[in-house]
Amino acid sequence: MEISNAVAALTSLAHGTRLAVYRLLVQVCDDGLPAGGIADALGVPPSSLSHHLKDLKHAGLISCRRDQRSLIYAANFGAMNGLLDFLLEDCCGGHPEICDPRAARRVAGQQLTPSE
Amino acid sequence: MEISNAVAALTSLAHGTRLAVYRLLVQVCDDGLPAGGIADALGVPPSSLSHHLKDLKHAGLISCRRDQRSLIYAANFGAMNGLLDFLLEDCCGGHPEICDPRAARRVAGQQLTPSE
DNA sequence: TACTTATTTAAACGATCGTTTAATTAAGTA
DNA sequence: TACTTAATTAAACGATCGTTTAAATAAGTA
Repeated sequence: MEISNAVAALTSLAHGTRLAVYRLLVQVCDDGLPAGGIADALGVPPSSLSHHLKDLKHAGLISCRRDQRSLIYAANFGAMNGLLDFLLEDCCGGHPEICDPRAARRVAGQQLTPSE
Repeated sequence: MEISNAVAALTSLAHGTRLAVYRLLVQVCDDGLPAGGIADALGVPPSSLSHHLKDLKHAGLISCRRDQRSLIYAANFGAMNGLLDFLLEDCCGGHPEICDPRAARRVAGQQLTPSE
């Protein structure tokens, strides 16, 4: 991951509405939610929400699929894993016995492998 | 954690220079680095760096101690743990077998306990 | 086609952020 | 005290971000 990608992801999460959207999508996992459902749940005007969804999507944190007239948004857990890997890279470098960042690096749907 | 605290932490990390500072401090762990050492390592003017350090400190992500004339900054891993807890709270709610966020919640110096 | 629902896009304006230069505080030394 | 090193603070200006209103696109239905 390039630092610019990480900054984009963090910038996207660094906003009250977008953070609430992301956490909501984390909670509903793969089912996702339609834009209108998110707007209702959070009390955000559709236009404003749409801008924020576009931002989160552009940062790679969420993705969407169409279902009839609705666009269903869902969290992209791989992006969060990549971000955590980047944030904690070489944590306490040279002293892995003090700080094992491995435990912090995998989220939803990805298993730690013995070789790691 | 309140959403405003999480936004403050994420906003603080959502900047090229501050993110580079944070990652550098993660890598040196508890030893920390003096402000001047960080400025040299990253090629950032002292005044600019000072503003960013103040921001990271205010967000709780780093702390500092004085050693002679130098101020030594170090990452505050507890803050990152709190942020990850908040981000992934109730991940895939109701389906813990699909997504066990526990593995993503603890960093440096904190052990998972059997009861969690 | 005309209508409705779902959502996005465009444009504009106010608010916030980030950098720089210059001045200041803090600590140690001659 | 005067000087040096380390770092912060103040002020200002340009750049970026976020919201709103209004218009437009997309999909389904009568």
